[in-house]
Amino acid sequence: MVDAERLRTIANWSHDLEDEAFERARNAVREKSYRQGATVCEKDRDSRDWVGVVDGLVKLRALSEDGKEVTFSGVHAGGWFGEGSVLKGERRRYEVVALRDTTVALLDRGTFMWLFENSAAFSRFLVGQLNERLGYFIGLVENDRMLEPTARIAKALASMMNPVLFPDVGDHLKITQEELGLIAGVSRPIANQALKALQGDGILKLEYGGITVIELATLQDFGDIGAGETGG
DNA sequence: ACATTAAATTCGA
DNA sequence: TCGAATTTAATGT
Repeated sequence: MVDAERLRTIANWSHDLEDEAFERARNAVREKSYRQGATVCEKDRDSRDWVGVVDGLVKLRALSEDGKEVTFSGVHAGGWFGEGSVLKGERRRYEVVALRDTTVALLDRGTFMWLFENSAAFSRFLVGQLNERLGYFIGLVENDRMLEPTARIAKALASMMNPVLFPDVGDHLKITQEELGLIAGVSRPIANQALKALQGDGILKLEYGGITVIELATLQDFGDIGAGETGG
């Protein structure tokens, strides 16, 4: 359990909760820290928790049956994930790995379902979250076909700048080129080249240990154009 | 893989 | 507590 101020800090969705819902959430949430490289959630196990990243960075990766692995998302501070598995009560279909030392918040399935069924505010939040998630996965299908590193980097970056999934994200992201490479599935030197190209187009600005996005819309379009041209 | 540069840390005053 | 020196981490090629 955490105190009220802490819950507001780590869980953006708690802001409009009714009093009872807020109290239940406050009592149920616990925090846990992981070292860089540690597995936060194993595939096929414990999807009884909904997970929020308080601090740090994790990547979600799916392992298909033929052993091929696909990283499909990077989640940084402010992002919550796993609502799909929790709602359906099924096993997690992906594993979660910390890319740097990370603290997560966990909300157990029982409390999650109670909030879903009894709190209008929470349900509203969830609908928005699931809608964004759906849009993201539709984009992911296109992303699969575009192998150009620049487009992959653009897509990975754009997904991490989503203001619905990451409420407090501004135009700046604290992430190294190596971490971004791990999420996009390219080597660090390739990530570096792709980022330089995007910077050259004036879409973003590179900094030491971080990136400032100048044209988010253009960044998102980058993926769409790449997918459209390769199709057919 | 290597050279360069930025940041974090240590150390001495 | 300040700043220079050293070490570590990130970037660029």
